[in-house]
This record gives sequence, C-alpha cells and structure tokens, in this order.
Amino acid sequence: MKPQKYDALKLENQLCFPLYAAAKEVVHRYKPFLDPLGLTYTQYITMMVMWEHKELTVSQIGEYLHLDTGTLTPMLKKMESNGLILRQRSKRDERETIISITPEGKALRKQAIEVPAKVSSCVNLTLDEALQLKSLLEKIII
Amino acid sequence: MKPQKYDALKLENQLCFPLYAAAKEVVHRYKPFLDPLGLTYTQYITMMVMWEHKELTVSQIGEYLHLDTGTLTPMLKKMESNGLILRQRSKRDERETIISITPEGKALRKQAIEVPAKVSSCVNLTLDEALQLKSLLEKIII
DNA sequence: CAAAATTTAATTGTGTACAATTTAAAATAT
DNA sequence: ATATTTTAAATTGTACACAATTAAATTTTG
Repeated sequence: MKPQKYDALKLENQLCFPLYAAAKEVVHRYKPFLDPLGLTYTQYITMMVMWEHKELTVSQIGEYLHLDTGTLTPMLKKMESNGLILRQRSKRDERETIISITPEGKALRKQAIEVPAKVSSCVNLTLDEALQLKSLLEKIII
Repeated sequence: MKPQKYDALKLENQLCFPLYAAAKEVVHRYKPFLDPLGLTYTQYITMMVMWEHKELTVSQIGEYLHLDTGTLTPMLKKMESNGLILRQRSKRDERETIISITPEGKALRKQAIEVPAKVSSCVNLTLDEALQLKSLLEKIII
C-alpha cells in the first residue's frame, strides 16, 4: 500500500494513543489489588511518597507525582477523612500545608507490599522489556 | 546500598508511574496544537477515527479508543453542538446511535495534518526509540 | 410465538486532572 | 518600614474516565 496523504493522522500510527491506552489499562489492572486497601490509584502513589517521606508539603507531593493542587487538595482531604494522613498548616510558614502520615497510613504499607508483584505478574512484559519501557518513558517525562 | 524491605513500594521503582506521568505529559504537549483547532485530546483521537471511518456507532468508537459510554456520550454531544459530528439513532437497530462526520468535521482534517509532526518534534525520542516504545506499549494493551 | 437473556446507549455517581483565579503569607525591593 | 512581588494552597470551572444502573430494542430460547 503506498503512503497516503493523511497517514500521519491514523490512530494506528500514533505513539500517543498506545501510551494513553496503556496508562489507563495499567491503572485498571491495579484496581482489584487496591480496592481491598481502600485506595484509588492516585491515592496509592500518594501513599508511596508518604511511606518514604513521612512528612511533605502539598507542593512537594505535587512535584513527585506531577499533580497540581486542584487535584491534590480534594484528594488529600479525602485521605485525611479516611484516616491515612493529617493536614496541618506549617508553623514555620503559614502558607504551607504539611501532610503527614498517620499510624493507620503507615500500617497500610504492610498490606500494600504485595501489590507491585501482583500487578507485574499480570502485565505481559519480561523484566528486560519493563526496564527498557521504563527508561524510554522517563525520556518523555524529562 | 543493600536492598530494603519496602523497595518494591518506592515510586522510583515503579513502571506504572512513568507510564502514568508520560501519558499525561504527552496529552499536555498536544494542548498548544489542539487549542487552535478547538479540540481536546480525547476529541482529537475521536476525530482521528471519524476521519478514517466517516460513520461509526458509539460502541465502535469505544472499542477503537478504549472508552466507555459514560465518557463518550457527553463528549459526543459536545462535539455535535460544536458542529463536528452528527448523532442519529440507527433505523436498522434502534439501540444504536450512529455517529457521522459533518463537512465541518471533515474540513478540520486539513488543519490537523500538521499536529503529529509538531508534537513529535517536541518529544525527546528518536524515531527508533519511538517505534520501540510503541511496540512495548502495545504489549500492555493486548 | 412469548419469556428470558443480551445488547446498546444513556444516566448517575465518584474520582481525578488541569487551567485560571483567589487569598493569605512571606520575601524583596525601594 | 512599607509597598510590591512572589509563593503556596485552596477554589472554581471544565473535561474526562469508569463503575454501576437503567431503559429500550433486539436476539435467543424453550
């Protein structure tokens, strides 16, 4: 088949589309493992940074997760009411809201430890392919 | 550094996170080129399948784009009111809503033809890397 | 053929996601 | 020291995204 004028606009020729679809697909694959923990995917990656750092400002979380306050503020309020984190104004700088992890939030880590292996076992990639994919994706994010 | 118990839960060790972040990033890179066309990213990929097929049911669009009616119905109504498509119940099978492209929608293709090249020029991948990435992503989508 | 099952969209409800604006606090610049 | 600018979150508004339900039409089945 000879190249056609609008080939560049065919869905099958896009890189963006499999990227968009694969991202949604992977979030979807997490769901059965996160539901029992009472976490959404975005809450899960938020807990990941909280498990590592214990205490962060909203904008620090935003930098790690590439999310803005319009997404984070309502979600963090929900997570607070679910008992996973605390939200307190910083005394050093009243503009900042410090997010800290509660004992309950900390405890959830023990159950979450199983999640990564469970998910990767249902993603159809070898370890090598996964590493390759990860490094290509990181070039896009900069 | 010796491996730690919770390494599997570190954000930096996840494949899912760069996938999630890269997908959002790429949609973001489309914005400056789609805004002048009056299209969102999701509307853009919808137009892609409409430019190719002229006429599709809602669920056929959903299959191509991996989207369900909860997403599509309101978006298609918006695209109809923007004059890009028509929504009509099928006479052959009254359950189906046939989406067809309008002359206006068809005309938009001429402006959109520039978009793919513009976007790929601001994504930091060689052609070879892009093809490799695409094929890895397609393994996830199945 | 009539009842049951399936299919197709639409709807409802919840949860992101981000642009743009607002508000308050802190930093800086005169 | 006060006015200006900058910064940090919160808020507002728009647009997905999907699970679950509903409603209507069609197909299948006894």
